[in-house]
Amino acid sequence: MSSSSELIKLDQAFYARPAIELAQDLIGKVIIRRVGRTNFRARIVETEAYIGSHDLACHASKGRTTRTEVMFGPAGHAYVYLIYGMYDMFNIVAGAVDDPQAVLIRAAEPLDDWNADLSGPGKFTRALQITRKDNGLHLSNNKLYLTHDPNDRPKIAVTPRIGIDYAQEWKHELLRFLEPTSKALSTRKGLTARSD
DNA sequence: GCGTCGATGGCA
DNA sequence: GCCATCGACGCG
Repeated sequence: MSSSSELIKLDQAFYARPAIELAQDLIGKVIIRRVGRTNFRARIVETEAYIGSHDLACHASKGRTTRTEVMFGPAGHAYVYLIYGMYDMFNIVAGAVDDPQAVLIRAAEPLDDWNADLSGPGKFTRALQITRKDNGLHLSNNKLYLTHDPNDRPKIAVTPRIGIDYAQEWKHELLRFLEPTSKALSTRKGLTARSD
């Protein structure tokens, strides 16, 4: 007799919403990555919302290019790009067609006795072997998808986004969401001391 | 524990 | 010349 909860695959309706909503609701969700015959599972604890062309931190604010094309399409696809010449960043497209929004996954906790450091967007993709080859993949496929545990109701805190000091007034917007009690956060920057 | 810095490659 | 980063190093 197991007490483990049934995990329900997230559907299109879950993704096709404003990034600011999706980013919060992704906290506590479980991502499943199949590599070979093995499934790796991780619980998301930190995200950031990039909310459209008017958001100066959003890549789509520079216009529609080859790189940002997937963000202009339907929600639920992976937007994966290279940063600093060596790290792939994993995002989930949100919003509607022609309204480019996305949520960056910044940190997660490994499940199932899998020992891995997923405490940062680059570490997360490295450990889960997510690369630009996965760009455009829809998260309904069996190599990469998300599930929902209805019993998992995390507390959520908010801070400004990390690493976007160039984005003028947008750098102050509270668009980073995280579970403050998690030990797998990328950084505690923006949280007040003793916030848990 | 925190500041600083170099690595490294695709893109405008 | 930027970067939605990371890890190594130097502090004291």
